[in-house]
Amino acid sequence: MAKLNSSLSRPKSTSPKPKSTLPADDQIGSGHAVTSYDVARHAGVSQSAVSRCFTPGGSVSDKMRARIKQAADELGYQPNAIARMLFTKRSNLIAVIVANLGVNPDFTSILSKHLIERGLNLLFFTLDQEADAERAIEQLWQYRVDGVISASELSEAHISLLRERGIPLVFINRLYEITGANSVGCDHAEGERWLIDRLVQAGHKNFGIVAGPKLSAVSRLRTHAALDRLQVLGIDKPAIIYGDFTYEGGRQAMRTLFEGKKRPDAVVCANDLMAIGCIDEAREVLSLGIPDQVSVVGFDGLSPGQWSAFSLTTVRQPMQSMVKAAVDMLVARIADPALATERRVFSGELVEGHSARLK
Amino acid sequence: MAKLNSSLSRPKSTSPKPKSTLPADDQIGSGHAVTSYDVARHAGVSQSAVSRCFTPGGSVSDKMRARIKQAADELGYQPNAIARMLFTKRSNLIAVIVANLGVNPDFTSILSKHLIERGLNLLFFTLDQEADAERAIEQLWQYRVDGVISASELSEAHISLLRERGIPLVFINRLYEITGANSVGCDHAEGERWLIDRLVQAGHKNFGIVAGPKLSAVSRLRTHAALDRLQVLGIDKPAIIYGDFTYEGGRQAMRTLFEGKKRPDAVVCANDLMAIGCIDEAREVLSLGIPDQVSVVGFDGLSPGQWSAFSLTTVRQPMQSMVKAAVDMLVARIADPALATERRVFSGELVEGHSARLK
DNA sequence: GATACCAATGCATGCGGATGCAATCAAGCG
DNA sequence: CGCTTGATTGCATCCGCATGCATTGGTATC
Repeated sequence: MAKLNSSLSRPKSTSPKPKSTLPADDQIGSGHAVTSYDVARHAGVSQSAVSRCFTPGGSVSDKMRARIKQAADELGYQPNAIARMLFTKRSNLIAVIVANLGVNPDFTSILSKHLIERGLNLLFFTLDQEADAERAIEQLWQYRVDGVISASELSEAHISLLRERGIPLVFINRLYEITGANSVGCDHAEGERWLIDRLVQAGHKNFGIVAGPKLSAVSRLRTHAALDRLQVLGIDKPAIIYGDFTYEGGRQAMRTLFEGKKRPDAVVCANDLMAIGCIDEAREVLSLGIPDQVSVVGFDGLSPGQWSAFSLTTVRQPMQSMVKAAVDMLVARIADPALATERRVFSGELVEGHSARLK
Repeated sequence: MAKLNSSLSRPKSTSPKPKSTLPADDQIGSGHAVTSYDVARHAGVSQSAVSRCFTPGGSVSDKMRARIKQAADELGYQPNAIARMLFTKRSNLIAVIVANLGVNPDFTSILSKHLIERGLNLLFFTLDQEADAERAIEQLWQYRVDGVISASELSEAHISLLRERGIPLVFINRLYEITGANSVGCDHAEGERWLIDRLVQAGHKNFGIVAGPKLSAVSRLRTHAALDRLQVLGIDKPAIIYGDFTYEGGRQAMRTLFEGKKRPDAVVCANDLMAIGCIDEAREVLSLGIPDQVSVVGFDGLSPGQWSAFSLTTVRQPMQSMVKAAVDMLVARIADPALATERRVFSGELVEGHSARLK
């Protein structure tokens, strides 16, 4: 027992007062956080035993495990993840970066759920301006996150930096041709072709396109696909308005489209939010019947779009699958950083609402 | 110089090979994370100098600071927050707990912004079931978060636990009469009275109430306030339907309300999402004009409610102010844990949309 | 010019847990 | 019954940084 006790004061080289450094066993929970040493003393075992007891795969006998668990419960001990991280260099933290706008609101909670299932925690960063990216990268490095999931664009410099530092990175709906920039996404082009095909089949001839911001890659993919398809089908080059992915932006775009002399009979929006804006503007201000006088389609599968007020025809992105895939990819790369950069593309699902005349 | 070099190998008791333990100065960035020791060696100073250089208020001369900064830049050094936390016992991490439903979608990003301003980071937890709360509490303790902001209910046991452990806690829109359960909220009762008063003034006589889940405190506050006010104004006791705060729940509630013989001329919903559901159901299925045949009001100030398709009459919660106040309170309590438990209540803002006949 | 004083710097140590290694113990085996 | 073997357990050490303390050098004071 003497041996045990001596082993429990941290191995200090010179300890002039050998007893008083150890707080009495009974004064527990009084502010001072419970450490594995406290548990060890309480259970009459070594600190390493306690550590092993809380480490998956640790070599501990059942008897000892029971004893330690009990002592731990009595003291309310929880291992200090910070200290563990310092040694193991694994934080179980995943940085999640989202830009402020245009994100599916469910995204975060879906992601959170998938990460929890894997025993990972979510360090959350919102990007507003470019400077925020700088800060986020800095912070996530300081916290030694195990990986990054980004639903926002990052500069190539930042991507390279993460790669150099060995932090796996998966993008959601952003495509980069850079080593290390893994991604999952929706097949925007395919979905857009579906929409265009159906609209053209139904006899629409004059198209208007409401794109997203010129810099948005997602917008470009969707818009280009739509334009290409229209060209293939021999439809006149449509008018293009650049919006900002917001409801208000959609309304403005609609207004602008109908200022021209050639009024469209089909409006193709780069996302649902703008499509909803278009519908509202059409009904409220332009007094146009949807879909009788003009068809409106979006892209995303946002839940408000499916409310009967809009019943939006759109392409739903398989968010669940995408997020799950992203987490899978990330976890795989945390386990084996040598895995090649990969892109996974999921087909969307055509949602035939009543906002477009499809026959 | 010899003195310096010797000080830079960690003070190991027995170091048989004094040179080879120090990686050469030139092999940088090769996987091995850069530490303050690396920077120190590169700059020819002690590790503590490096540490002081990166610690606000550290005593370092300008010359040395410059030299160290340069060395740090050259090596790409970033202090390891993990190690720092271990020593300082401050993680700069704030746990944010949100329940899955009924949260204002902007909430997270607003919160994120305010935390960033304070140099804090956001550890995110989504609660689905009761078991998730258990896990969240466990995790946030393990990560030694500095504080907790919860937009979800927590059990009294959990609240007490956090208090015992000295982790400040602020609720958003949840009220508890428990020491340590600080909260910011909206004055639900006041807002609800505004709505009722206006509706009654406009001559509404038959009210229907669409409440939230029976267990929801927010729903209770809003619903009770509405009922009380109706009673005060001498209006007949309205029918009450319990919904689940969702769009679909609102539609069902509306359907149920209009199955009865006494059809309401005003429907008061415990949140905007259900109010939107009511409106859609009224228009699509019940063929009722809003607000001509029935008035619908909500509560929250959700942005979709303000789309012209709904133009919801509602009370907008001052989310920005609330979140800012929550962060302020939390930060204050991190600085001084002895501060008394506090509740801050903000008035909402009446939004007079077109979903209700107000005169 | 000697003493007092302050700023800058280095040294040693600790934060709490994980793990290589050695020591121990028990069971198994011939 | 002695030795081998494997499973437990304890010991010492390290993870990377922050800080109390001692030391140094330089400046101010009279």
